[in-house]
Formats: sequence, structure tokens, C-alpha cells
Amino acid sequence: MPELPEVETIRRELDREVVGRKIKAVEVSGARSVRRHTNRKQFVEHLTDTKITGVERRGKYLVVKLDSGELLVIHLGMSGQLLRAQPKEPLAKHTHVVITFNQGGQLRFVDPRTFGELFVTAPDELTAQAPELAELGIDPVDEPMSWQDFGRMLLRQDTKLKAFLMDQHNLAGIGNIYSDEILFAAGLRYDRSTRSLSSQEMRRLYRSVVEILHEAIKYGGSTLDDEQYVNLSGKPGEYQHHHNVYARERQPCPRCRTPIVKVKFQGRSAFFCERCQV
DNA sequence: ACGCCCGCCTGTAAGC
DNA sequence: TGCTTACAGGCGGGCG
Repeated sequence: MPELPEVETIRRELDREVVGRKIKAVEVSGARSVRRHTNRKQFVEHLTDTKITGVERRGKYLVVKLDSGELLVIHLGMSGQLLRAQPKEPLAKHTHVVITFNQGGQLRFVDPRTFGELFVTAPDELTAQAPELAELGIDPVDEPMSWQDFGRMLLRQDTKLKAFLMDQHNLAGIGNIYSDEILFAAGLRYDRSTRSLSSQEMRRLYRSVVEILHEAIKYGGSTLDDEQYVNLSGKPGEYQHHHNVYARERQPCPRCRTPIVKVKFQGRSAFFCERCQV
């Protein structure tokens, strides 16, 4: 599902493909994808005849800058896809928003589970409109920090490492897949307490955060068997072939051959190696 | 105040 | 075979 590497892959494509383009028309079917707007007409009017001037990312959120000064914020949720298309191509099921550009191309938002959303806001109203965006923690790819600062973040709370990594208030952009891969790379269990780490383990964990996310971006993100995540051209990522633990239950650990274990953690699954992760 | 769980959704797949 | 149930998980809200 789209986490930081998948969203960053899409951001880079949008940066190449839609910056400088002018929006000619916007179609919205169903109100749920634009639920922050009281009526969808308002969403459409704020986008029509504006030009896209840039595309940024904050954690798992895309922030599209418009020449009107406003921002189009996009969150893909669990199953949201942004797809480049031509107007004559048939609409995929669950297509909720279609943006047509002056030169003819389209950007389509497809989202079966409807957890994703889009909204337009003025920059100075962003915090009021979407407080969760203002509360996002450090983006580990965009804003590198020292491992000592990271260690201080760990000590500030008393929780388990996987919960800490997935809490968007700490670091922004890590979800269920990458938290498991990061913890494997760091040799740490998902349920270790944030306060139990030695300084060496803190350093190793922070280095793993940065390394895994950059590797995953390099391979265009992860696409699981459900093929929920695809890039702008509809192509899957390649990083799933480099996963060491995620969705690899009962398969041998790449490091020690011990079968990977799957457990329930806070209502979702966690995968780890009982031998390599302590 | 903060850690933890539920509900929101649909498609897929396992289970009876 | 066909219906029911579980699962996938990002995130806000609410509970303890």
C-alpha cells in the first residue's frame, strides 16, 4: 500500500509530467473522495483553469501547488491510484476524479476502498483544514536528522518499536510494510520498547530507516499480490522482490534460514525473524 | 496524556 | 458449490 517510497515515486513522475500543465476540466463522481469539501462543485471550481506549478510530498501526502496560490492535497489511503490516461480510454471501475489538461491528457484518481481523498486549500488554511498534516513528524528522506536527535525521539515515548515507526507524528511516511523491513535491517524485534535501545541500536535503527526507504524508492516502491499500488503509467514497483520479511511467512530468513514468523500486532500483521531480530 | 482498538471501505480468499 | 467470515491496512476518533 502506498507508503513513502510509493508516494515519492508518484511525486517524481508528476513532477515530470504535470508541472506546467493547465487544468481544463475536473469531473468528480461521488462525494466521498472530496469529503472535506461541503460540495464538490467548490472543489471543481478551485481547480479549473489553474496551472500546476510544482509537486511536493509530506510523508504519505502529495501537495500539488497551483498558480492560484492554492494547494491540491492528495492522500492515496490504502488503495488509491493516480493514473495518466487519454480521454478516450475507458474509465476503470472506482474512478472517482478525472482531471483533464488543456493539451488533452488526463490524471485519474481510482480508489476501490475509498480511504483516499483530495482537497484544495489555501496554504494559510492548511493547518485548520487538515491538522494531521501540520502534525506530521520529520520526513526521513527529505529532512535528514542526526541519529542522536532520533534517539531523543525514541526516549520521549514509551511504546513498541513498530508502533513508534508507524506513528506519523514521529517520522512521516512509514507504514506496515517498511516498518517490518526496517526492523529486520536493524536486527530489532517489532515489540522492543523504545526505551530499551542502546545507542548503537538507535544508530542502527536510524540508519536502517534511511537506507530501506532510499532503496525502496530506487526500485519504484512495492507492489503486493493485490496489485493495489502502481505508478502513473499503471506499472507495478519492483521493491517487493527485495523484501526480506514482509508477507514472507514460513519462508526462510535470507540471513539465517529460520522460517519467518507472522504475528498480530495492534490489529495488523507483523513479520520478523525470531533469530536475527532481538 | 497517551497507548491502543474500532470503524470506515471493497475485493479476494479461506473456511464450513 | 455457495454462503459466511476473515483479512488487507492508513488514519481519525474515542475509549480506558
